[in-house]
Amino acid sequence: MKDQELKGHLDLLLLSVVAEGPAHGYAVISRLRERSNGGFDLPEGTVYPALHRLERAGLLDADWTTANGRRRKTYRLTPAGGRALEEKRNGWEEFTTAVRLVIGGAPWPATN
Amino acid sequence: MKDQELKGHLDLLLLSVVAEGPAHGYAVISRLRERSNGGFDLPEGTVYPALHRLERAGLLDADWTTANGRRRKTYRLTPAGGRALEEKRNGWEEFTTAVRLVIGGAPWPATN
DNA sequence: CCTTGACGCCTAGCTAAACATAGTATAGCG
DNA sequence: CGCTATACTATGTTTAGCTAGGCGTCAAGG
Repeated sequence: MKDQELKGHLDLLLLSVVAEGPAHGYAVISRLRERSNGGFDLPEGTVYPALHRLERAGLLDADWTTANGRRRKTYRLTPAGGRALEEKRNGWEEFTTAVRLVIGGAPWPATN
Repeated sequence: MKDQELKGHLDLLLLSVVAEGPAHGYAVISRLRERSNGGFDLPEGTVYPALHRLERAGLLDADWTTANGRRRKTYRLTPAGGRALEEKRNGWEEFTTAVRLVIGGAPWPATN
């Protein structure tokens, strides 16, 4: 997926992944990689700050647990997070629809 | 489309619109608005610098004309621009596929 | 006549957000 | 003991869209 630009869509991905079930940051990264068949292999420096942002925004909440001597911060979707997820999915649909309208209206290079 | 994040996808839209036929900046904005049914109503400060960037990158080239006493800079797709468009369309498909895999895997709020 | 609004172009600077980098720490394997 | 995987954090840097302003033409309305 090269230097894929997912700006503005990362929150949707993170909320979706956490909606699957509570997860800590590292697990979020793994799930994202698995679900997307390797398409999204996001660096920690991208995911952790984003999770903090979502937590501060009240869309996620978290608690600390310890497993195998390793402390983990497990995130859970809040009700507000659920609503936000729904909105972001709608926004995603609108966005992709609009893009398809634009790129679909142009002749395809192969068709020229 | 609110504060829609189209970061990283703007070039695809612009190249698509210019691929429809040569257009000057203002017309690009109008076309984008029309094709997307108002979904994309981009400010000039977004579009003009982006067109300059694409021109510098050799994906578009332009010439000045005058119509009704108004000067316009008309952009045209270069061969490299055509290839770039094709690549970006493929990139878009991969990207949306990956996103769908991720968000499709999560339970929908309405389904919970 | 003169303001308003559509047309048509431009750029300096702000900002948000993804990313790079580096540091901390445990567990387990060779 | 070094290395990798796990797991989190803080502090940059960069990119790219947007804000906000400026310049100029032309037609229509008050």
